[in-house]
Amino acid sequence: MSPLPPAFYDRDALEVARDLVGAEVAHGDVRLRITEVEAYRYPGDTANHARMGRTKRNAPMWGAPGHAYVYLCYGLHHLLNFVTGPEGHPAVVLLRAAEPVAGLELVRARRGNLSGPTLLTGPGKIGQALGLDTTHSGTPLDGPIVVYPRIETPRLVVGPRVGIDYAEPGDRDAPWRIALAESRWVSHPNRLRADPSIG
DNA sequence: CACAGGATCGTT
DNA sequence: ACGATCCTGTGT
Repeated sequence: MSPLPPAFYDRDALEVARDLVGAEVAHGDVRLRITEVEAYRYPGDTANHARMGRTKRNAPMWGAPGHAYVYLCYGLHHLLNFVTGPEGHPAVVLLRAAEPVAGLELVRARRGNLSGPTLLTGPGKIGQALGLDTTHSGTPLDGPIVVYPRIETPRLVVGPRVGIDYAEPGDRDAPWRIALAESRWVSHPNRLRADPSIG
């Protein structure tokens, strides 16, 4: 199976987000199935890190699609994003939850030998499980971080994004968090509802 | 140089 | 509900 090509990411972040649920991300011996993501769009999204303009930290967001944007959150957690849209368009998809596919022993060692969904339900846990840090920011998604396409189209659930109370109400409430329906490997599952674009 | 504020997590 | 923990961005 070959990695998703840059053209996959060269679309609106919300479309890319929907197509990333069920895909797999790998780094080293660890491979995870993506179960939950969030889209940070542009322009006009007041939750987006790009809202304050280009800085040294968020510069990869302005780069070519199909690259990683990794940043340190609260001084503790490394959050993994994928850059979307054409070059110069700072929109991304944040990975929020996953389930293990390979490298479970290493994941458990990195995550304190936990088991079950608490192992990987949360964006900080993804970065920790994959062994990421800010040196991975700006690297292309054909290595060392690699993303593989999903096989089947899954049922999705949607809801507002998490932890963005600073954003304007319209952006706070936008259902731009996308998750795998009926999966236990999802953060804040009670805040998700059926995907309105189905049926 | 000083300060305030995080796209979180785990415990209380 | 709260503290950890530190980098980033801004202002002086």
